[in-house]
Amino acid sequence: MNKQEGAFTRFLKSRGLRFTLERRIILRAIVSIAGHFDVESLFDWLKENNENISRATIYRAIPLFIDSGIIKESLRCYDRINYECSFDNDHHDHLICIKCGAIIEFKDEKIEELQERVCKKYNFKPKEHKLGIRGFCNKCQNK
Amino acid sequence: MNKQEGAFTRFLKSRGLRFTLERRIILRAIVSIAGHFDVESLFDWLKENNENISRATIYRAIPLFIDSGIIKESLRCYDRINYECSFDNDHHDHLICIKCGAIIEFKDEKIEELQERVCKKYNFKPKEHKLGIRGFCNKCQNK
DNA sequence: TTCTATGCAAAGTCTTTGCATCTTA
DNA sequence: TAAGATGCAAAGACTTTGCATAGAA
Repeated sequence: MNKQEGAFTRFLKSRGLRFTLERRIILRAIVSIAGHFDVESLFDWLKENNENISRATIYRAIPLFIDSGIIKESLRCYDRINYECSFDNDHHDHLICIKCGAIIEFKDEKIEELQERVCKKYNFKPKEHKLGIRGFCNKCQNK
Repeated sequence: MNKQEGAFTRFLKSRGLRFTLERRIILRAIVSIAGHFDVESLFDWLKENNENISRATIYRAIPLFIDSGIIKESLRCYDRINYECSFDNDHHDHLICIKCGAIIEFKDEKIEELQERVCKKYNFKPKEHKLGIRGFCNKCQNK
């Protein structure tokens, strides 16, 4: 059992929930994908791997993965809600290419620091933040 | 005819589209609301003001207001797509209260500058960006 | 054995679209 | 008058939920 599974098991136990086969498969899929995904792409990935888990089960599992800290909601790039693995994954922000959909992750300590300063100024207690910059990536601006 | 209506008229003319009564009413509603809104709240606002314009018309008008620069898509706070007036409105970012839904707008030149630097580093050509910080506002953290 | 989880299908939201009718330019 | 716009209702996309059955602890 790897790190994520251990954490998830503990989380489920603390709530009296069960670590079912489906949840294990979904969790492994998320770890394998190791990037951004939405419900549909996760469903497709599973199907391609001959795991026919229903969308309902995925929709019901997502909040558990979020509450347990395995994944978190990512910046909404287009229309669907996007998630990303947050395990072993520092906070970061995104550059999103409008043309090819590429997502470049970056982290800038200075920006984070300035955000904290803004919060202090408004006596606002931050819980999370999202910064997304949309535009054209290196490749796409030369086409 | 005010500033927004003039701009919108020119935009419509450039595309061979028409400035109908409904579009005028919706535009005035947007200017009156002068803040964040989504399709449903706009629809409700209109109904309260005895303007029974169909949702379909609103949905069809939104892209026109965006393309003409009257409004822009704002940060998605919860589930629905949010818009805000962008006329006479500098770019700004948001503090969003998880509890009461309050939106505090702020602008930090230094953050904007650092974002540009990040883009340069990745040879990314930015078109727009969104920064939203979610947490608890002054009032709500003391409850 | 008990209580949670799953899959299916139905129902809910939000959004888009076809079509007949109306309106703008 | 011609081409676009509107309202309605139907259709679509995404998500949630009720229920009977299956499965974890």
